[in-house]
Amino acid sequence: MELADTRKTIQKMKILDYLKRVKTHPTAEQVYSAIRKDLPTISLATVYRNLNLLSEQGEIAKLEVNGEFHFDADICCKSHCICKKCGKIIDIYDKDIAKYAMKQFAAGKDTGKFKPSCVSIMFTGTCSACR
Amino acid sequence: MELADTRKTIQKMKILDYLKRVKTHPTAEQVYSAIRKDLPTISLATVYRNLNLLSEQGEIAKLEVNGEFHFDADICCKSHCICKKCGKIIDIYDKDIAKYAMKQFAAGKDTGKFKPSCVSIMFTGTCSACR
DNA sequence: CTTTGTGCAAACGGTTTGCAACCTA
DNA sequence: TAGGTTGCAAACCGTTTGCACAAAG
Repeated sequence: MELADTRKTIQKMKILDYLKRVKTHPTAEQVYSAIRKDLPTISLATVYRNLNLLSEQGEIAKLEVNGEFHFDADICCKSHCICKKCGKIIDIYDKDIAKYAMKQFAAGKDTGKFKPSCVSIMFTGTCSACR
Repeated sequence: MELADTRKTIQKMKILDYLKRVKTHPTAEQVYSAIRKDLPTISLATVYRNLNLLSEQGEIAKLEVNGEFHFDADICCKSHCICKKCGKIIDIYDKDIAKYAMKQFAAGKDTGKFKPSCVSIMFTGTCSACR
């Protein structure tokens, strides 16, 4: 009763598929308009429900940027850069930063207060196009 | 004409004052209901406007957690832990993590793509009270 | 006296939810 | 066939905005 069985619907598959194919970090709205070309009857609510489901299950990552959520099927240990001008999100494939952060946390004096399961590293600044 | 002179209003002072006194990371709504006791006629819109102003001026920090913004007058170089159960935000006073992240970024191959001005490190997990 | 800031209320926009029909297992 | 899932539309809720008035410099 605790963990509900989750079904493989066309909608869910297409959403996950799309996210895996794309290299950006789309919002629900963006996923919706992309999926719509394949599946014109899909609703935005379904997109939201599946994105939330998938992120709860750890299949995808959910990033919070400028008041909206972005989704990413690439859940490997990476960092993100957010351009404060245009809002673009750029991936940084450096696992060492997250690794160092976790190690440093474990070495600190706050170990009792909190048990981290993951770290998110976000750089804020300006992308080359906006400079 | 570029930078408008920003005036010292009672509302702004009280908001900044409150944020400096408190050790939590209140939302606009929370700041509003706290300030209201001192200044019963203040409006929520004014709280929002001042919080945004102050954060644009770099006086306070703005964190995005679970679909809402939290504010913090302590803008020193620290990290945050977010409890995924209760949403509590805990400070980690370790400057080395951010320092390492910046150094690592500068050493990487993405230096041309992006110019970071700051990093935000957020640990996600469970706080001791929720465990 | 000029110009920014305030309070109010309405608008906004991303996200969630209730419900009946639908489809997966 | 049972119960998760969908589509639709309405509700939600944190945040922003337009406007007339108040207050800072």
